[in-house]
Amino acid sequence: MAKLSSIKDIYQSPEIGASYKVQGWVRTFRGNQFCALSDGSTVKTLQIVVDRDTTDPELINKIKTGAAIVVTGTLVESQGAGQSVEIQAQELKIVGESDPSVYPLQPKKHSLEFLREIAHLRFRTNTFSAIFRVRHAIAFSIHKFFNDRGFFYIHSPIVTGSDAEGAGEMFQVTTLDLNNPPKNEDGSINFKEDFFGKATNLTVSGQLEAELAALALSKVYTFGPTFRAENSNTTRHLAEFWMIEPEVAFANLVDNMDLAEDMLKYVLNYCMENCADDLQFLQNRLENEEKSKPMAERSPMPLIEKLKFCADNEFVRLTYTEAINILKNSKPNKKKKFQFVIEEWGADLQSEHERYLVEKHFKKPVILTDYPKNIKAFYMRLNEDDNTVAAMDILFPGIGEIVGGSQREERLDKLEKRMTEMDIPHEEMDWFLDTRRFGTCEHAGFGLGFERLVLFITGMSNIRDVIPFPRTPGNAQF
RNA sequence: GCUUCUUUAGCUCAGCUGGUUAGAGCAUCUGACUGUUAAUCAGAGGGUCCAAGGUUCAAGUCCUUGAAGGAGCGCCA
Repeated sequence: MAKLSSIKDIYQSPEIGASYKVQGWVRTFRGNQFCALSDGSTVKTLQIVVDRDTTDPELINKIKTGAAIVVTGTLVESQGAGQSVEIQAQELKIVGESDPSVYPLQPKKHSLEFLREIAHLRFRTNTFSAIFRVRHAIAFSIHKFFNDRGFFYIHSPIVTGSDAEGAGEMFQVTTLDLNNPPKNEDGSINFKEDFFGKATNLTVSGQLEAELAALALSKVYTFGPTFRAENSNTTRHLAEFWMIEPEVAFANLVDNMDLAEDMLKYVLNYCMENCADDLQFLQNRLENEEKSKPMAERSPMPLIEKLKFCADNEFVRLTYTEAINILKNSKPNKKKKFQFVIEEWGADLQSEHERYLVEKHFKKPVILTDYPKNIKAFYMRLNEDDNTVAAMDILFPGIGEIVGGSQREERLDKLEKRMTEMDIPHEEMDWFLDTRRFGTCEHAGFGLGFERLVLFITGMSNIRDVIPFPRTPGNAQF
């Protein structure tokens, strides 16, 4: 009796001579005899050998790229050089035909831009199936990391009534008739008649809600979609992206950095152990792609070596002030090669400065801390100098900012003073301030952009290629 | 939002200083071959040159506007 097996299982423990049933999609069919079958369980394909003499020619004629088939046959050692084992087909059924003259995926290389336009089919390519298997492994390992350390997964709301988070432009959520909205006497829209009885938006961050939970459950994290209506057109921004936001009570900035560094290294190690085939495939893809680029633009080390390097080395930790001094004395700054020359303390760092620190100066991941309070959010804890806040950003080579976090301001008076200075309405945030009124304590957390981590680990260069259906300005296809 | 580049066959691209009938590779189809690995060989089909307007005897080629896409910057994760 043939047992139904995934291609991954067959390669993991092949039983030569045993009868197998496999199902998947045809990648290529060579010489009317050799079918490369993929079922998505692994980046590898399984070779199905069809007997030309005993198989109905009409059936053979339907074995085309993209067709879904079910095959029963015997696993044998392959006579060919390209694979160790193969299935000698005894029974082959076409489940879903595919007409190659109109099927968009041809047995040839396609550009990532073209595949982005047919995102509903790009799962069927080696590259994208590898990316999404790795994406899954990253998500799973993040949950495992936190679970193993006693964190609780908090589901923060996606529709929010709070508009004071200040993390970015928000998408409004409404059921009002946009052509004829109810008005107040002064002509403004009357949101009391809206679904929730007030104006609501899609969340830009689950952090404030995570803080509420942390001040009771001690160690929590969120992992959910977030939405920013910013008109950002770059290779590392999405309007809809997934964010991981741990929050820990009785923790300071150093605890926070340790947690973030441990988590990133854990995920890197998990992927190297569990996605070796996919990472190897993605590494080869990257190498091929970079062959046509000048040496200076190529990756300094192969993908897997880069991941190992980041997992094995301490991240560099330095303060904003130290970073400014390094940048001020750097060659590109003195020679005015930077588009924005660093003149004095207090300037916001541009991506060219972050790239210089990470890729040229230290050549490893960098954690920058203690930024000027004026360029950071209201909830970050004010340092003793009254001038900087206990913030930290983790910068990765090729990606830039991957983590942004801070120790939170737990002192009610100092928090309210900051909110006043930054024009944040206190009434709106009363629920948040309650945590500081009752049983406040030191706490800290950070936000990790999930897709940026997937970008880094897969070696891809456009964030639109590491999420199944990217949402960007002017584009919400599928 | 700003800067810049691209748009020609299903895909990736070439097309010179504006000049006769629009080019290649791959893919597709037909045939041959058959233990292939980007299979091979022979042949065939396939074009609103992104759109609109303009300059010109003549526009794929030059100009204007628009659309779509890429890259960089800003905002950030």
